[in-house]
Amino acid sequence: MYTSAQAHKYLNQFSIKPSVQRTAIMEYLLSHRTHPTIEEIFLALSPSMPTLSKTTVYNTLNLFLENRVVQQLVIDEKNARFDVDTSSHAHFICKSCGKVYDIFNMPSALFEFPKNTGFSIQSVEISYTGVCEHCKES
Amino acid sequence: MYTSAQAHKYLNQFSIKPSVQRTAIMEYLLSHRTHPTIEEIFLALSPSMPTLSKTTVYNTLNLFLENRVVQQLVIDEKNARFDVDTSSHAHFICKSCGKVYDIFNMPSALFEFPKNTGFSIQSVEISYTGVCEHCKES
DNA sequence: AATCAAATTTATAATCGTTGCAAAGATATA
DNA sequence: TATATCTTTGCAACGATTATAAATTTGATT
Repeated sequence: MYTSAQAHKYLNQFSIKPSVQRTAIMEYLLSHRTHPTIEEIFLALSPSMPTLSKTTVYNTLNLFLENRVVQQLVIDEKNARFDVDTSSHAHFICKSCGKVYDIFNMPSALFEFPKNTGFSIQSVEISYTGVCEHCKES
Repeated sequence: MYTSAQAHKYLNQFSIKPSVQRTAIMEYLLSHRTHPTIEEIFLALSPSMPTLSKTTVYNTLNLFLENRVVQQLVIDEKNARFDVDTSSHAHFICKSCGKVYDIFNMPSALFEFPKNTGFSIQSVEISYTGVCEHCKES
């Protein structure tokens, strides 16, 4: 779990002015590495921040994206998902419950960009789909 | 380019009743391997099939998905994209023009599923993002 | 502390891709 | 031809996201 002071510092590193809302959202992202959707972030913070607007959550995440504070995952057809961990790792989405899991410890070769494609490649995303352990049982 | 007779045969292989609309859509997909969106398919077929409904295109693509005739790409945040080539290959999306390109000839190891994850993995998607040659120039 | 400009947040409306639904049309079988 | 089933169609509804403009907060200046 992260404190709001830590979130504050984190934003400073990216030269983002740490408003109350931005700091709360940053703290949430640092503390909940579940690749949350906008809706999930909004619902989690609303109780303790009743005036928070969903538009602010959208605006803030777009600001974070522009400044490379977070990474947007394009693994879920329904919603945008966000990840504070911008290092090379893969993801798995469960078709049954919709949860997105990290898969670490993949060979680093997987994340290298192919050569001589003619494209200027800037990022890779490796996404697995299937059923998670919990959903398999039920 | 494929003929409607070939599209007809193709659908038969998947035990899908080849209506006029389904055959036309199948023929389009076989002939245009550009990972088209629903909109693109609809706009392409509309002129020669004025009664075609966009809902039919949606219904048909969902039918094709259920029967594994096509693969849905989750590389484009904006629209669903479809690929008749269901073999293992990677994709590249240009942030500038939005076009989705195939990247073939990737080492097959890239498409192997990681072991001991606890998940029942059923598919992988490898997506690169950047700028294509054509957009780099302009 | 009061003022003022700029930045940020907010609520609401608008947009757009997708799905739900019920009616109309087509197809196949008896 | 009659009937049941499948397919297509048009329109309404939905949900995620963005646009917009007003309200609020912040920070600097006096």
